Amino acid sequence: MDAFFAQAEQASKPSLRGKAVVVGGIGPRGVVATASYEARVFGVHSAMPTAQARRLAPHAAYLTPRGGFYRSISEQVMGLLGQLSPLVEPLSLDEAFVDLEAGGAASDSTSARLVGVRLRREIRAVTGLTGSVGLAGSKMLAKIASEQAKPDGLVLIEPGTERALLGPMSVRTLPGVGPATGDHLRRAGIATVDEIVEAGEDELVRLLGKAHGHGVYAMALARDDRPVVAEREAKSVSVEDTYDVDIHDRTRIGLEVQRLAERCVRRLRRAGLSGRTIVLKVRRYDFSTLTRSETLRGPTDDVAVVREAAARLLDSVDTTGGVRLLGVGVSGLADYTQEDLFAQAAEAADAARVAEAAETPPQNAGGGEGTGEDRPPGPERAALVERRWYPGHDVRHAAYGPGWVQGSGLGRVTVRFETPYSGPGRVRTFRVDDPDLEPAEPLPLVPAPSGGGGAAVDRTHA
DNA sequence: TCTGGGGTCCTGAAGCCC
DNA sequence: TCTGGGGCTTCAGGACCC
Repeated sequence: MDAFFAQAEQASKPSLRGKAVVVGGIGPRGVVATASYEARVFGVHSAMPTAQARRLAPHAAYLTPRGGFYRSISEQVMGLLGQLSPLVEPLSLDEAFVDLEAGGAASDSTSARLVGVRLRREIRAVTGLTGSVGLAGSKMLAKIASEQAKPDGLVLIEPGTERALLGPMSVRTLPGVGPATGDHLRRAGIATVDEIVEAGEDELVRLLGKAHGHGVYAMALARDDRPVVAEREAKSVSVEDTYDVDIHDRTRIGLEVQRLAERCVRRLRRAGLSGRTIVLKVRRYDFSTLTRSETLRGPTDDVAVVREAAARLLDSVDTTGGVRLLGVGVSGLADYTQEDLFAQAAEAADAARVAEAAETPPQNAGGGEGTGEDRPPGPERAALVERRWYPGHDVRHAAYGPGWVQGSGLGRVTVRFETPYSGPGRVRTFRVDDPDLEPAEPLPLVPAPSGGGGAAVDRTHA
């Protein structure tokens, strides 16, 4: 999809169409997730600190991401891709590789192009958004083609033309060459893909190490036989928070780690997983990052176990000077737990112990180890927290109908009343605790009756 | 006022076992 | 009994990606 989040916001908010829109973290330490093409003109791009973006484009609309909304659009697009082939490899919400050959959807350039054209039309019809398609014989080249196709286009790389196309491009074009590797190569006098080829494989391995060197050299020769892999299994689950202000208080740091551990386990359980290795991540005041990990004897999805491990790991970290970020993760994933194994062992023991025990109640009835579902966050918290209005999020007013939060502060919230199907709407301001105003679900970008639904976009590689 | 959040993969050091 | 080395695992950090 082209500038996915920003495009989705423009589609649902008529007053923002054709305007600079920046979606991302709004806080003092936020970064840009996506900038609309209108905002990019001012030099705003993803991963840029939002504060810097505000300096470059002070008049742009700054919105917080609506994850669920984007996800629903993404599902629609992925559904369309699934009709082309059983081999669809999502890279993110807005991007996926599709193996057209595996699906029998295309066998040569001509048929592939037709599929691409039709797909773009369908994405548009179902989601109301534009996506770009890159067609090529490998994942790397399809990706490059899709970059060239953006926005709202289709590019096909003809077999036999790959090397000539790649040669003059920057080394940064190649997957796996980021800022650090790019700098490294540049210092060695290598700036283009052609220069990688000239340097030779041995030199690349010397510069970048074995795995990376061989890999980058192969990519430079346009050799990429990585298969399209459907449904990858997750290897880790983690949550992290960056704080608006560094935390110094050790007690508070401990409490935050506990909270993160709970959130992480909730996610773990929702995915039906458990894990063996607990990881604590700490980013200090000076942005230096360290991780500490501990591997248990078996996988767990027990909040108490993860919480305790995280607390132990925190004990080994010096936080004087303050921390800006804390994170808790679990890796070494499995779909059973240590507790399951104990349960199995106990069952086996029971079975062997053919004897009596007719109706003895379980000893550890209070344990709550078993099938415990996701514990929702304390209800007391929901009740106490005052309502927060996030810029860009959907609301409904009893009298004025659906709209979205344009901004809030000083006890007021400003709402623009418009929908994806209306013209630009009017703005009104309310008190933040106005009982007539409430959060609402996003409206689909394409009206439901026509068989559509929400909206979605994805950059699609084939 | 720099620098999010969720991931993956690789490397190197260190410890352990054989 | 000592030493060396291969192979495996764990841990920490870094690079990269969207």
